[in-house]
Formats: sequence, structure tokens, C-alpha cells
Amino acid sequence: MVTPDNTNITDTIIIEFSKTIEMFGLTPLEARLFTYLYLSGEALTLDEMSEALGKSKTSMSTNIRSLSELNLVTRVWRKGIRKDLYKANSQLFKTFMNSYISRWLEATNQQHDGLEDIKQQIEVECKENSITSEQKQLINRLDNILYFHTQIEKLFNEMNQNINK
Amino acid sequence: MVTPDNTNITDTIIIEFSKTIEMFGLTPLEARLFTYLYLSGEALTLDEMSEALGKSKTSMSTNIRSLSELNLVTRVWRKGIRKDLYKANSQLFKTFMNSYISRWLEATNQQHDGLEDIKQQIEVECKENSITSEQKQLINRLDNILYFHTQIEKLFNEMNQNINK
DNA sequence: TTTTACGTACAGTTCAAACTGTACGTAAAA
DNA sequence: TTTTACGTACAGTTTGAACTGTACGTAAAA
Repeated sequence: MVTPDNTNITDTIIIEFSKTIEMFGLTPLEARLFTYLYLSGEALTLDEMSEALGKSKTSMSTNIRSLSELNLVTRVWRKGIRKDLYKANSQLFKTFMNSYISRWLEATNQQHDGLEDIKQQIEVECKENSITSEQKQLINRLDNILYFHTQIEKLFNEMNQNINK
Repeated sequence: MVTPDNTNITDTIIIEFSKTIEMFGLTPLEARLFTYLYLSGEALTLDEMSEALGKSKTSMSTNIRSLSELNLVTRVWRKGIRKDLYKANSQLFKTFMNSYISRWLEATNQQHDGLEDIKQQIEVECKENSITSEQKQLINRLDNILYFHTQIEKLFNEMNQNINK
């Protein structure tokens, strides 16, 4: 090896770090794309990413959009350049945690509401008919599930506070 | 509606609650299976689950095994019954959080180690050759990534303490 | 012992998600 | 204005995961 070549090492880091990022719910390609952007340190065009990762430009477009909606990358403007430029947000912990917590809170809130609706429905039916012990048990379980959601929401709200304090 | 029929309501709960459970990284079927077990309240056989969810027995076997490895369901022994019986662990929050945190810690530890190895490798190479500014930047990014892992591990360790206190 | 009933390994199939290439709309450049 | 360069919608293709049925190993029952 005469000239120093960082390609191998960079690739290895990408593979390894992408595994961690996938834990945050990203697809393998989203993860690879983010890591590549992060390591490169600069804002890149779709064509550059496409070239570097060996994937189609369409795929880059789709995946960078996902990352953008998750607030993990940011579009950058530079005068004189017509192409879109994207860079990875560099505050890893804050960036990923905020994104992750938001998704959890949004999703659990949604499902919490859905389950509350179901509970209403049960209560209406229970007034009309007599309650079987089977129904009683179902209501009990449903209450536990609702409480479970409350606990999750509490936990993630606290995390949110801690991370942004 | 003459006879009270909980089937519709139960199905709706399964659909809704499964969405929440999927957030913990379970597949749709794993989620449905767990929810069904949880709502039924009793220990069930593979055949009963297969019948109830309309999926093959093989599929039940595979998925119940996954849930078991995640410590979300427990195998139950009852004398005189040859079939395997499984019940859902009923302490939802504790059960899911412990399972989830374990997976995060295990995974991030693993990847942390992998990245440390890469760092060693870089340091060896840097002694042999002179360090380019590009390499310097790569090392810096890698350090940030390693620190990111440290932060995640710290966070989940703290969560673990809080949940089991 | 033989027979029966069970769980699961494995190969094949089905289905959904990931990915690509083309073709189009749009906005800058000429 | 026309031309060029870009991002992306969309249809088609590929790939991998989910799922099934059969066939087997094992242990209880007869």
C-alpha cells in the first residue's frame, strides 16, 4: 500500500455505524446514506450520493426525502449551484433522540386515542346489555393497555425534557 | 344483535394495540399474536392460536419462539396436557421496557466494540504514514460516533434503573 | 413394543418492499 | 423565446421476508 486509501476504513465505519442507526427505525439504505453524508462532512448532491453508494438517483431522492422528514438531514443553499445539496445534521445524539421521541409520542398518542374510542364503544354496549364476566375481563385488559400508553407517553416526555434541558 | 359478540371489539383492539407493540420492533404477526394472547388472558396452544389468527401452525411455532426469546411470553406447564402452552406476560410496561432496553444495550455495545476496533486500526496506520487532513477529519467523526454510543448506553442504563427501581 | 400426537426443520411459494429507468414538469440558462 | 439541467412521479422489475405444507424426530400413550 503506497498511497493512503481511506476507502476501506470509511466503508467499514459506514457498515458498522449504520447498524446503530437502523435501531432508530431507519431502513438500511437510509442508514447508509446518512452515515455517508455524516462522514463526508460536507453538503452533497443527489448525483454524488448516487455515485458513492452505487444506487440510482431516484433512490437517493426518495431516501434523502425520508431523512429530511425525520429532521436528520438538512437542505443547503449555495449560490450558483442549481443542484439540491443535503448535509447530515451533526449533533448526533440530539438529532436522533428528538426525531425518535417525536415519532414515539406521535404514534402512541394516536393509538391511545383509537383505544379510548373503543372503550367508549364498549361502555355504550354495556349499558344496553348486561355485562358478562368475559366482557368484564376485556374491559380490565383494555384499561391496562390504556395505562400502558400513559406510561410510555410519560417516559418519553421525560426523556424529551432531559435531552433538551 | 341478540347475543353479545365481543369478536368485533376484540379484533379492533388487536389491530390498534398491535400498532403500538410494533413500535418495539416486533413484526406485525408477532404483535398480533402477543395481543391475542394478552387479551385471552389464559395460556393457549399452538393449534388454538393458529385457529384464532388464521395462520399456519408452523408460523405460530416460529413467532411464539421469537416472543419467548424476547421475554414477552412464557411457556406454561400443566399436568396431563402434552401440548405446549404459552401465555403473555401481563406486566406490559415492565415486560416491554426490559426487553427493549436489553436489545438496545446489547446492540449498541456490540457496535461500540466494532467501532473501537476500527479506531485502533486507524491509529496503527497513522503511525506508519503521515496524517492527511482528510484522515484527521475522519478520526474526529469517528470519535463523535463513539461518543454517541456512550450517550445512548448511558441513557438506556438510566432508563433501566428507573423502570426497575 | 407399536402407535399416536406433537413441535419444528426445511424447501417451496407468495407477497410486499426496495430499487431502477423512463418520462415528465419545472425552472434556470442561453 | 428555446434549450438545457434538474428533481421526482410512476410503472415495471427484482429481491428478500413472510408464510405454508410436508416430512421428520421425539416422546408420550397404548
